[in-house]
Amino acid sequence: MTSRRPQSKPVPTLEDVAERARVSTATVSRCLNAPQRVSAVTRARVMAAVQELGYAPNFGAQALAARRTNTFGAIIPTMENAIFARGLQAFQEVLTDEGVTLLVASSGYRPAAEEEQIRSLIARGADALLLIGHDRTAESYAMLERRQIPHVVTWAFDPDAPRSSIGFDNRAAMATLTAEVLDRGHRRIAFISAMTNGNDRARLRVEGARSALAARGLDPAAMPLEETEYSFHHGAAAFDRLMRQTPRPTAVLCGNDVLAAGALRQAREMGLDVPGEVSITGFDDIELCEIVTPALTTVHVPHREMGRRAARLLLDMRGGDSAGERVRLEAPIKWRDTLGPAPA
Amino acid sequence: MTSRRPQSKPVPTLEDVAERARVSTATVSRCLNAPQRVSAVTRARVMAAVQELGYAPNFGAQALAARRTNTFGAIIPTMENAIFARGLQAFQEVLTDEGVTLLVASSGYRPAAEEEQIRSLIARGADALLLIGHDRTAESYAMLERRQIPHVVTWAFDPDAPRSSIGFDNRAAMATLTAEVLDRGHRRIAFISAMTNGNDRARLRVEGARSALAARGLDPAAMPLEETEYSFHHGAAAFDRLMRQTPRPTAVLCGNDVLAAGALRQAREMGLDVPGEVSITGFDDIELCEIVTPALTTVHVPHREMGRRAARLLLDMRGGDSAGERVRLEAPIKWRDTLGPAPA
DNA sequence: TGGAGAAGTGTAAGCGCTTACATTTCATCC
DNA sequence: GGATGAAATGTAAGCGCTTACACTTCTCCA
Repeated sequence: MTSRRPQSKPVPTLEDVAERARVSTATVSRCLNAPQRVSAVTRARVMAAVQELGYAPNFGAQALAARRTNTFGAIIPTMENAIFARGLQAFQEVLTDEGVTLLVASSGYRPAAEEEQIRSLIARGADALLLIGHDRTAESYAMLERRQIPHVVTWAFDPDAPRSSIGFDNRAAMATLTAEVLDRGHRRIAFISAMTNGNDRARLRVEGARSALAARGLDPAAMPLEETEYSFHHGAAAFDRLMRQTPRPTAVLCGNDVLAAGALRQAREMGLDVPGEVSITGFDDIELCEIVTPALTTVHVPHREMGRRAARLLLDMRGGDSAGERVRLEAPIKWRDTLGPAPA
Repeated sequence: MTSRRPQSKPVPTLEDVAERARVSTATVSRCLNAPQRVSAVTRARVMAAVQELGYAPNFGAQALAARRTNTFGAIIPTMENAIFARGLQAFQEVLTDEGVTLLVASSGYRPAAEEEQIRSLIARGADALLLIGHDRTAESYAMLERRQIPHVVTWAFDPDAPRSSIGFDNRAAMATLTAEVLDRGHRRIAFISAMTNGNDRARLRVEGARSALAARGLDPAAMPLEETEYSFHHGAAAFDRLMRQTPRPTAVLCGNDVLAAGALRQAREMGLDVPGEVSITGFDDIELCEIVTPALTTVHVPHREMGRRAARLLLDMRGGDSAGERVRLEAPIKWRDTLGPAPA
């Protein structure tokens, strides 16, 4: 699968501009990159030629010659859901202010695909990379190391991981929420999780719930667990399966808000009162939480702050002003209306 | 804002690999791009060197020398909402199958920013571009023309526009929906629109509603119109303003589902029964429609088909197998529960 | 066994830019 | 008016790759 750009209207090059403006290519280059170093008259002539020809620099050639791209990359698991959107938006805002272009790729939660994307972004000269979570192939990290590409892991915090990250403790957050659920008298607690394979956030959230159960002397292995794909409908289906069990769970913890919204919908479908007959909780605190009825009690993830700080950190690392750092942000419970006391 | 890659661990080049494998750079290049043209023993040696060095080709240099990138670009107005996600996903799936990488940029609904993104993607050597809607600067189109970059406009269909597009008729779809609303006896109809500046889809949807009113002898200018930003909360606020009017509208048409979800929420807040006291409709048919209560009656946009077909068209255009085409997809009404008869 | 053709490999010329360094131009001052 | 240095501009050497073309080995058959 290769192709050539049609040759009919040749793309103008620096040389074409130079010729038309009757200057050298060096002068044109300076006009574009350091205008103050060129006299006003020459500059005007060059700019006119640029306009007339519709010249735009060839990025590859530019990167090759200048060894810099002013481009950062971000690889997110999916664009389908809004989870990463807000954080990425904040990330991009900071970069735009600094004149850096952001390239976004999505891996579909597949580590192999992600490795390929990392390779591709590095080859494209990305100066730095934003990553989600710690789970990825060893080769991915090896590439990053070899090339010395500044990178930061977000949406997760692991003090033991040997790399920069700006995130929150998924396990602790879910443990805290679970403890609150237990405090309200619930004992039959079930969990709907996203696929945990290659997804440390999902895995840690499950672990968090289990550890909270264990801390109260309950058997973590007895907690019914549905692991399912990331969608509203899958969440509903999983909830349905869970509620067919006897005895029925009185609280269903969900690994993320989308699954929780699905569960909520299914509860309504089944005529179950939330939180009267069954409590449901989410994780992420995306806009969706306020849209559903009743509004979803969830764990608030500091999306925007995470995005902003990741951008600044990467900018500093690129500039040599930072060797990287590890920041643990808070992910507090966001109280709304879907968690109530266990039914009598 | 410039920087250099730290020089401590120099990035391996083709030449380093060649040296290590004791062959010429040409052979290494062939190993990577046309393995069958190299003997098995040599290939093994080269591949081993590639591994050991962690070599990855420099994209810029490659593009420069080969004049091809196998990269398509897409510029969407926003990533914040899910409207474009599904279509883009389908687009990407087709491209991935064909070995093409997708670069996504978002313009924040600002034509100037979009022009910049187009320039950037072209400079990066994008072989083809996916665009949303027809509204953009003349310079944007001029660049595309000059460089002969295959491009296709989606999410809109305009038979008169001089370019390829795969979309649907925003105006006609909204007119059809409005006619249905009128058929149910509604006469006091209001509209909540997204900002129409630089957004032809939004503008055409408003026009569609007005034309349906005019077709029934009603005064289109009398229709209350709230133009607001694209968010759930803005939708709620706009609905609130609309409902303070006397007499109150009995139906509120929304330019998209997110605004409609906001309206719906505000209606609940105000204790208004939907669709008993007021009907609300959306546009786009994103997942959200089934999440809200009651489920939203809306216009179904064929996201995935649009994405898939756009990908195929662009692939064909790049390969010279197509000079482009104009396809009008259907955008039928999706009946759910928020549109009812006008209250007596 | 020699020679033709295929297969494998090397040589070197760019691709379009940036930038160190060399050169020219020009204002300024004595 | 000529010397002086700053400002403006030009020259040319790469950046890391692909590929046309040339060259060297094989293979195989008459």
